[in-house]
Amino acid sequence: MGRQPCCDKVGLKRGPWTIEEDHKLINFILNNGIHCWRMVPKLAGLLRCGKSCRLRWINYLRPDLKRGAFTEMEEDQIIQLHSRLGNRWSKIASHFAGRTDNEIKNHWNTRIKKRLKLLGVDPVTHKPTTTTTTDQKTTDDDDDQTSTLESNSPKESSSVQENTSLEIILESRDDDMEDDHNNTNNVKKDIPRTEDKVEEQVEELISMDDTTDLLKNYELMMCSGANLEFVGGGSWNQESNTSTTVSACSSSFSSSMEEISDPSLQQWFDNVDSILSWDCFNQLEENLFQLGGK
DNA sequence: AATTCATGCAACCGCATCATA
DNA sequence: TTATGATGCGGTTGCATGAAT
Repeated sequence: MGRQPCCDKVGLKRGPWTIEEDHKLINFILNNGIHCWRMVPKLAGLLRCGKSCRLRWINYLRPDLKRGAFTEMEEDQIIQLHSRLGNRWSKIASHFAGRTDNEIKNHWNTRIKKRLKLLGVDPVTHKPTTTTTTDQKTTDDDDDQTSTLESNSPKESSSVQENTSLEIILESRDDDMEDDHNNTNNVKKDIPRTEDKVEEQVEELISMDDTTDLLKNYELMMCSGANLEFVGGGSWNQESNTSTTVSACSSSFSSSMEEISDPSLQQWFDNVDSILSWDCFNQLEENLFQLGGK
């Protein structure tokens, strides 16, 4: 027998999340961590599918989210990674601390694609597009008229510098990048992704950078947050739960609070505060650090 | 000022893969 | 081993907002 279904979708709420819902989800995860998304909405008192809760947490509420505009350096890195990995957004996102696959995907579709087209680069193949009209169909059906036409627009002159940097990026790719690229773009559906495992392992090793540290810190925080409760009225209380597990977590919490990349934690509070305008999260910060000092 | 259009982003959907009974 | 559910991922949609007319 298999497991129970994720959720019956009858009576579940959809659409944008309310502040109260965010509040419940954050409160629940801080108290309990993440074990089974299927149970999260039930236990947190949310009329949402577990999948929806997961998405909301990962894309919006996670404490290690960076948010804010992408820097040019980040954009260049995305382009470079995309040329190697194709539309494997989660893989690309794994190279960026605090960026989600959804965020990168959106940014690619709304900004970078256009930027590349302006520069005369096909965003799919990462090869220069021919300046004359081409019978080669660009894979972008909706606005493929922009790539060749706009490359002659006045904007072109202003993008010379950008173009140069892009060329450097593209030229810096390995010689075998083209094969690599052809694979990644063509295999997307045809070849099982497990065949890329070796490459992925290498990628993972390479990406064992501050992202990893951040996540480790975050795990510590999630663990340590097990005895926090949002009690409403703009304050967070520490529960009197002193079970072994929680105590263990708390001890690691105390010792790790200073290690927990303060900037990331601080950033989360700042972000959530700015996003939700919750005065209570300012209190949370204070309480967290009070706990850390105990 | 009102309307239309374009853009960006959060959220949903469906599929693939992994995990479990 | 097989069937089924959970999770993760990428593609797509729909809404909110700002710009243009």
